[in-house]
Amino acid sequence: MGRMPTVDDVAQAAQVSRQTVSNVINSPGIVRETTRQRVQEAIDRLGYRPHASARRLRTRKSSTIGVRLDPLRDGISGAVLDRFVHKLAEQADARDLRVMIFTADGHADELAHIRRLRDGSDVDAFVLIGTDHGDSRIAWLVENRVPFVSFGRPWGAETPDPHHRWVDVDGRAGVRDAVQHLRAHGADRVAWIGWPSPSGTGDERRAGWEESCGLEGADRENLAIATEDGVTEGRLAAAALLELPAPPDAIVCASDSLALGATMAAQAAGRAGLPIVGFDDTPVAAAVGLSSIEQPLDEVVATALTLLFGEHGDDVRPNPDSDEEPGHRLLVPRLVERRSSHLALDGNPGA
Amino acid sequence: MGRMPTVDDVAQAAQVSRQTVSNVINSPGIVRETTRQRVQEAIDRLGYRPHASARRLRTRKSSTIGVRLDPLRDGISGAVLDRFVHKLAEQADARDLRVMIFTADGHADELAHIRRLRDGSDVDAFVLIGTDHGDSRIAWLVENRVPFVSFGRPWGAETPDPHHRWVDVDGRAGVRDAVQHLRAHGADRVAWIGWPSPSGTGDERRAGWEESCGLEGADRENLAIATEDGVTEGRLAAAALLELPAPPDAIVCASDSLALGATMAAQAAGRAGLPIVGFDDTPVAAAVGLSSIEQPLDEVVATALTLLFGEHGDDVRPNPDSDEEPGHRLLVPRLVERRSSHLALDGNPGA
DNA sequence: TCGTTCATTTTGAACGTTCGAATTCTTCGG
DNA sequence: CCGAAGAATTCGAACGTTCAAAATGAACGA
Repeated sequence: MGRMPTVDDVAQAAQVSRQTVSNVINSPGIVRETTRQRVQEAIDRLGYRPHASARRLRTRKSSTIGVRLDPLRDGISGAVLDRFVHKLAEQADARDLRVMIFTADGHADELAHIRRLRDGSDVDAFVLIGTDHGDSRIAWLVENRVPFVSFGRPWGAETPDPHHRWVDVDGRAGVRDAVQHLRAHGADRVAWIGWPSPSGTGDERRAGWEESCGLEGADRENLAIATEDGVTEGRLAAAALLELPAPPDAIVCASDSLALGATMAAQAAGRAGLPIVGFDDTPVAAAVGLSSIEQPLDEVVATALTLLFGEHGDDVRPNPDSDEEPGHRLLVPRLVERRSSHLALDGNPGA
Repeated sequence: MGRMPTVDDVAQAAQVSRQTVSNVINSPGIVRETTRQRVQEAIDRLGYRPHASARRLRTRKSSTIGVRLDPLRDGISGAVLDRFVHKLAEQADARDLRVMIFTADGHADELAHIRRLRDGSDVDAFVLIGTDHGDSRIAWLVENRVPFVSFGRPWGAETPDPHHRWVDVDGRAGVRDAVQHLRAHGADRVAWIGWPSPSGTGDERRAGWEESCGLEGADRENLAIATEDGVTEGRLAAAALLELPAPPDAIVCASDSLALGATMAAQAAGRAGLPIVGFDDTPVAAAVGLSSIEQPLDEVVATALTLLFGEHGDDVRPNPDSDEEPGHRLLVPRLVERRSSHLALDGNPGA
């Protein structure tokens, strides 16, 4: 196997010029049909593939997006982000985009990586997974005109930044739906296990519970627990709830990890039928028959790519200058019902 | 912000030639110290970064490795591969390598992707995650001289292919250790829940159980169950085991998913203290206090990169021609003990 | 002072592609 | 059969880097 054929080799083989070969590949419309076929045949015969780096050098775009892989977490909740990355790779491929991954230690380090990848023209645009309260990365990216989109709202910004494109899922609505569903099926005292404030996502989800739980005063205080994410934490929190004088008759959790823990606690407390709803609809939830609120990841990814590249192309759009077009979108999650959400209520004995 | 500075801009600013700037970056040793400093200062001042594509075009290497993201699985077992990818990104970064990901539908599609990435000089080398019995990809990659390394042995090849570099973890030894550990702590009847044959990894792990369980005849038959991977499957299998006339007093599973299911079954059967050992030591195992056999992923990744790039550099070595150097390595896993493996035996009541 | 050797720096070309302008080929009305 | 307009193709240059070879400078012994 010698060296790869170049555009010149093809040109020679097809008796045309370099540029015509290039045209056949990039704008087939402008070349005469008979010529196009002849060239195409030569391409196939020689097995020619454009050299990506040469093309990028010339066109000054890499058709590559960069994503930082989050630090490993729980392994349950983390799975959402892994699924996100997976789907990103899938949909990027459909647009002829490549995906480059990297890891980083904290925001500063992440920006350093982004800078390197960007300055080297390795990557055209970035996808930020998750946003913090007053996220320092956003300002920097906008400032440095690095095209990006985030999966996550700009929490805590008074004035929405028109340069910042984002997609997010309306966790509040999702939780609200779940609570209402449980109450419609007879639950009176729906408890909440969530994360400590301040947490953009966490506070939002909790708000969904607050506005729909129909509880007041002491009940409202007692039936909400904030804890770090994790199976163990969920177990402990649920155990505490179940020991209350007036225990809950259903629990909604901010994550599947917490919900899995809660399920274990319920079983241990002899209340295997307690309806429990998780969040993210991870495969684990499906496996153990846990109801969960599903984020429409396919749509999230599709929207992110559309915001970055427009409806179809692979040309990066710079961060928007004004707010003519809405540079963001809030998607609605969906409750996936499984045994856990109506075990006790519909008289269905636990496993 | 105008265009990025080029090597020429730096050269002009530092009053030297293009090439000297290049040397400062690539072989600082050969340029006089005073000059080096002057150039370096100019680089810093202008914020110059080499244009990756230009460099790649010239040097004919991309310093990028490609990995296919496996189809989404269980979410528990899948987490291992996600962790693998994560660590790959980390260690690649340390060597100044980039990681490009892609997804594919089946082996043929994967090879098509590999071909595209490779022919376009987007990617220098590939990492295969997981290998099948008589994996069709390996022959193709060797045939087409695509540098690669696999995380997984060449199952079922009579003659080891000297062109094929691989790393793998000795699952048989891991399971053997776990069984011996359980027996040393008093277990007599250690059961096995694994995957249906033929499965390279699965058969190997089962072999570890067979050679150390100390069971014979009917016991040996009855105490081993083969089932697809998954929490539900593990639950059912364990439930069946526990209903045997002579039930096991410990269970070793081929995955954490199975083990999680087994744990649930044990609790449901009122045998919460039954020692259960999983495989892969996923975060879920840690979260629910499940003992598990841990694959040394850091070492796996480090070895894979070393096989591909040598001890330190970022120059891809072609697939080896002969078998002078051992182009593969088998690493030893480690049993991580948690409550689940000695709950019943050491008289420690379950949670 | 001169040639020699080694260290350091510079020069010209090349990597494979696409852009922009220029050229040639077709077609068609008069 | 000519000229013009449009379609199709070609040509020269450029993208930013590094390689290979050539040129320059410094150091040293004779």
